[in-house]
Amino acid sequence: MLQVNIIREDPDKVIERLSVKNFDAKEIIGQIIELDTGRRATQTELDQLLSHQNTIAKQVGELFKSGKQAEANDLKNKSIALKDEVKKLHDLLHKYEHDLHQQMVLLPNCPSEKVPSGKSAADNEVIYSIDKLPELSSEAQPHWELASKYDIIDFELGVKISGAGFPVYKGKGARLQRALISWFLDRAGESGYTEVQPPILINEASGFGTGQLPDKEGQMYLVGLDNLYLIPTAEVPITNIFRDEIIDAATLPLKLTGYTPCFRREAGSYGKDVRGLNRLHQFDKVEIVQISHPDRSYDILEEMKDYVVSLLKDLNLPFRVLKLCGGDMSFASALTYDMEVWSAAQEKWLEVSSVSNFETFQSNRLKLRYREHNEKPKLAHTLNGSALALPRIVAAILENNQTSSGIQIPEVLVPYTQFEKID
RNA sequence: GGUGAGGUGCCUGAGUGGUCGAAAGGAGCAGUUUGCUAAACUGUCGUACUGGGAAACCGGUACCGAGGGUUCGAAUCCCUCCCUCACCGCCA
Repeated sequence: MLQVNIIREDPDKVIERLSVKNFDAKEIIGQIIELDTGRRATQTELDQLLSHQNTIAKQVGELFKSGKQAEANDLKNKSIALKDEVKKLHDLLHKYEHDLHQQMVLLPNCPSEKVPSGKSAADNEVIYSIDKLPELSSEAQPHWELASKYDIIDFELGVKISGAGFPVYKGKGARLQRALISWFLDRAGESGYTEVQPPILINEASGFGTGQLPDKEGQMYLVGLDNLYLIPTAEVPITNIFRDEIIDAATLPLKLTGYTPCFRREAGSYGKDVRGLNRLHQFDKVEIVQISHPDRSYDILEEMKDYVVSLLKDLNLPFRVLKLCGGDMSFASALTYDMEVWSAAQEKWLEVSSVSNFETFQSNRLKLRYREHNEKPKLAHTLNGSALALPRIVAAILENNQTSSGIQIPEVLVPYTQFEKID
């Protein structure tokens, strides 16, 4: 959520920024300013009235104490006469606040100045890509065929147990999952991230804090009986650790990592894009999160991007890095890098990581602040990224590392898998 | 699921309907002092909205889980909801 005072100070700037996300904010900003003006006027008026009432109440008390009943009663009646007006203003103020909030929640985050303009994924800026795409032999197979050939992932079995999009990993497939998770966590730990294991069911307040609610409840599974949501990403529980906190600036940045399964309803998706591991309802992911001082957040974003890149390099996978254009960015992000690996058999890029700076968009919802010396608390910046999402990494490993004698496991993973080849 | 207790500031923890934004202690910050580590003493120390001011700052209002109500006046009384804890039952 944007801060109202920023809109108040320079509405045209906000409109201009949001246009980069192809969001026409002109009308809604107009309404917001109107509501904000009304809210403040009402508050001032109400405060004066309450102040008056408070004064009377004090006087009444003193008059009673000194036994001046008649005068006390006169004053009492005066206060009673103000009650209706107070109630009216009180209700009006609430209405302003409520309406203002309704509008504020609809506004996406302003993209940073560095964001290229553009309408769709086609306009994203490729800031790095491998020199040449690997070429596979003509017998090369897509990962879903390899998965069944070596009996390491069973999609049909998952359908039986749960439904489409819930694969069962078996044998060396399961072992590879566990190896990747362990290796990702170990690497994050070496880079200064503290490992956490958060809940994977979250309440409404947490969903609101990171921006999933109220807008995107359709993308999350709801455990209705208890009104809890299954997390779509570890970003939600991990960032919410700091909801309603005031953090000592000296301890920033805070760096956390965690592995969780992630659940996405992905309603309406179908076709070859969801074939195999491309898109699942349940998948594993290791997430990295940082809480940063505003002055440092863009340096940190670069650092996080470079960290993810280093993982992909170590895995020896063909990848590229995109800076997302305004039209392809998420609601809450101010700047996002996407990392994509090349799916050799499908001949397309698969997103395996998205690293974003949310600036104060989430922290304003979370009331996540930091304090410098003895100054007033200010909103911190939040950042997160996948490091990494497993299924598409597995798909890329299977496809790119296939040989006539089996799937070659990347060297860095061998200590974790305890085998070098899937055959 | 049953029963009971409780939700107060960064933390612990007092609080009789008016003088409580809230005792006390701790932490934090600033200072004084002892030759260092440390201790002692003094002071300071909530958040949000809002009016004024260039600013330091000054004023108003709200907030003692959330929302209503009673009252001239509510942390304190009443109602509803949410949450936490303890014990029992069940269970990994």
